[in-house]
Amino acid sequence: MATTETRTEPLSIGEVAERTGLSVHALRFYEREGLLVGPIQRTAGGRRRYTGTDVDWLLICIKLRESGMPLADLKRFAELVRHGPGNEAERLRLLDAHQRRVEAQIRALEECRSVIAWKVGVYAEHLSRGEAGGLWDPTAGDPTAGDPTT
Amino acid sequence: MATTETRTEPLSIGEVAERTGLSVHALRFYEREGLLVGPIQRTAGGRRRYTGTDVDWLLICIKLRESGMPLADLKRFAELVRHGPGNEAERLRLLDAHQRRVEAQIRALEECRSVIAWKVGVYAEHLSRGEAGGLWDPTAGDPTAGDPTT
DNA sequence: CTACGAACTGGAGTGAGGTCTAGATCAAGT
DNA sequence: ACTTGATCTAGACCTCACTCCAGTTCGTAG
Repeated sequence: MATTETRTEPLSIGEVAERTGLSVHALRFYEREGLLVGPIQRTAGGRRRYTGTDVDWLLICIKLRESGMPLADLKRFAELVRHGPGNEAERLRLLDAHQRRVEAQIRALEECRSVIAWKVGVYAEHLSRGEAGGLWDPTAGDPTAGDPTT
Repeated sequence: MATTETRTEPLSIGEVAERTGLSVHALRFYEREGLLVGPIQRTAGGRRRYTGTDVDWLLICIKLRESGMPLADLKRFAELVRHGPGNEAERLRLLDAHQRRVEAQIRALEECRSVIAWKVGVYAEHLSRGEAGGLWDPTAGDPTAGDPTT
């Protein structure tokens, strides 16, 4: 899995981009925006060196982003973690609220899926019968229409 | 449900906004962008009058948008419907492709949910034990860390 | 040393999806 | 007739989350 070889040499920005799927642009952008917990180490020449911990944090960030957490919330969460122990209750509230949003989103998507599946079914049946006839044509009505919202 | 009283008087843009949850701005925007199937009727004075069919189409649009269909695809779909019978196979392909995307999205969200749930669990346990100790603090490591991606 | 790719910075640009403004018009109530 | 509130149009503006660019520096291979 993603964290199986966490304890390796520090990685360059390009390597992290490759491993996480984020672009190097996005990685610098996230850093500028304060979405990372620790300051990223630099080489003598100023290049970033990401540790396993940095990458793990990025993987969490990616999951949170993928599930729709806005960058502002992610930033807030990073700040809390950065400021160390003592604010775990707030971190929990933040994550818990997000979890609820994700669950609501899943439910909404499932409803969308069933509406779409119904519509796909209407077209598929229509095509298998090889018949034309104003499907959802305002001038003809749709005799097969049930209730799309149920 | 949303379509229980579809056969009523035509509605003003404000009434449609109220019933669909879209803003009047968004309704005009959708029309300008060609996302609607039929041209919306107008009163002598130029105000829009939405029929039940118009509203039904909007409700479908909302479900497709909610589930992440880009406006460009929605526009394409509206064009197909507008051009009447004969292109049902393409409509089906479009919807079917979208359905797959929705399903993939649901699976991705479920994975996110489990990662978040795991993290929520870590914090909850931590708080219930009333103990501090560098949770995800780079300087301390996280002894409870399993594999966040599984 | 020279070349060349990868990385650096700050800031401008992009695309999606609306949202808002200005100024005019319409329709209903008093 | 007057006032009020909803609607009209065209077009400017906004947020979000990046993405790209210019010009420069780093570091490794030949």
